Amino acid sequence: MSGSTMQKRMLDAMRPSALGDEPVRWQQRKSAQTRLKMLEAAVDCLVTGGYAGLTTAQVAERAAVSRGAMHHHFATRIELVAAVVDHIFYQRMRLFLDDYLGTVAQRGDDELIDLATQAHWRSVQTREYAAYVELAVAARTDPELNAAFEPAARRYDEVWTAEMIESFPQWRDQWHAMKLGSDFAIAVHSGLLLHRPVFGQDRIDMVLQLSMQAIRALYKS
Amino acid sequence: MSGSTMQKRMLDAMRPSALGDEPVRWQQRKSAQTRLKMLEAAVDCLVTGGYAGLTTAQVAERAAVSRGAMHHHFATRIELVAAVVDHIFYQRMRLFLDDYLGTVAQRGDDELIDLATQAHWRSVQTREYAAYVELAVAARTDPELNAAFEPAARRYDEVWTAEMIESFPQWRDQWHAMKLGSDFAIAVHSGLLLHRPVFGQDRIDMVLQLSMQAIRALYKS
DNA sequence: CAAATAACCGGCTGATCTGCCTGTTTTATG
DNA sequence: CATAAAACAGGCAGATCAGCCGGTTATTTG
Repeated sequence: MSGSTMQKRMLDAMRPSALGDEPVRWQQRKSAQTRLKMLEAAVDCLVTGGYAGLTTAQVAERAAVSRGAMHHHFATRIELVAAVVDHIFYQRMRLFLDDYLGTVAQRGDDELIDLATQAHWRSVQTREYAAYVELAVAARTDPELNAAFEPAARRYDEVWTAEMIESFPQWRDQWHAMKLGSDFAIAVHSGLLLHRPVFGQDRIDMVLQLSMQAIRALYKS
Repeated sequence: MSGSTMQKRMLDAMRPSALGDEPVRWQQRKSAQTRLKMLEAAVDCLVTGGYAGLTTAQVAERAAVSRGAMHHHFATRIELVAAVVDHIFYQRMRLFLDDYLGTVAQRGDDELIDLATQAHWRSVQTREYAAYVELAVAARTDPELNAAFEPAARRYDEVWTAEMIESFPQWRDQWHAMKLGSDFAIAVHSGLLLHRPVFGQDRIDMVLQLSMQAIRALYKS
């Protein structure tokens, strides 16, 4: 299976419904462009000010659009937030695939698990993941946000799992172990991110090394 | 070394400065009581509404205290937040020690690492840890909060490390491995907490089991 | 007991955020 | 070319929050 088909399949599964087809009309293209500008501005807000800093005024200012245009595309704040949630999950998937498939193309096919794990660690250090953490934490105490977040998170998890089984046929008979390794890496990496300011780089690296050993041990048995 | 001295030593190191001595005057006792009531109300706010839900009005209402009294004890919001930070770290330490020392007293002394790891997993499922996560995440994007949070987090980490070396003399010569195991458990447990809504209990338990194996392996070598 | 001090009360102000509303410009359509 | 529709602009009202302040009650102290 080529990388590009894997990439296309996963991204299609996570693509926000608004980005279904390439628009041809000028207004539609302009509209989608403005929409994207506001979503990127919203991510900026999340990264620099957290979920509380994601205000309609801030987004409009960062995106350099009027509050009227803002209201035209997103009538309410929660409508914008829901679009941001989909956007973030889509970008997370896209960035990871770009990185992972890039490194796999350069290196051999024999150390795919290590490469995937390392790519995942890089992916949690992006601004998109920082925005994801803000949304994930805020969703725990904001029912409205959670109504948009949890379904998207589950869909992301399902696409991730299905693709893992599809992409590593050589381990299909032990996909339970593969899934466990993935869950394990996700937990360790996000936990390390949270404690990074206190742990510092050296202790982070030690934990990463220990985690990699535990993951490798999963596939030897 | 007895458990009670360990408990006293760690709690003293983390005790907020305001709680230095037992007050004797009735006003001072009343003042400390009101103060504590507000801090607990603030934790409630954090748990139910996140850092953004920690407003002076909400705290006053939940604590059944007038906004005037609020302002008398904490002139500004950030002053309250700083007190909450210290309170949370102190409570985290206290709750963990209560749990851990309780289980150690019942069980034998030969499986201390397992017991400590399990106690830590229980500790991250408390409302105090939920409040801690809110503060830790908000501190990443709020400089004022971070100015109060990061020093407290470092102090907590230092007390934790020092006590670990002190409490397990039998492994003193390999305290690097012990520290690594602790960091590892902290990262895995907090990461699992973040992804719990998506993972579900079964996958959580599998990752916990895998983590425990990795930690045990650290002490066998 | 009287003065001083600490704890407590609730209203006011300015800033900010959301949602809504009326126009204006630009593009599409018959 | 005229009409409709979409994209965009910015002001207004209601709600909320942080900080501040004058006044009240309870406790301590000499």
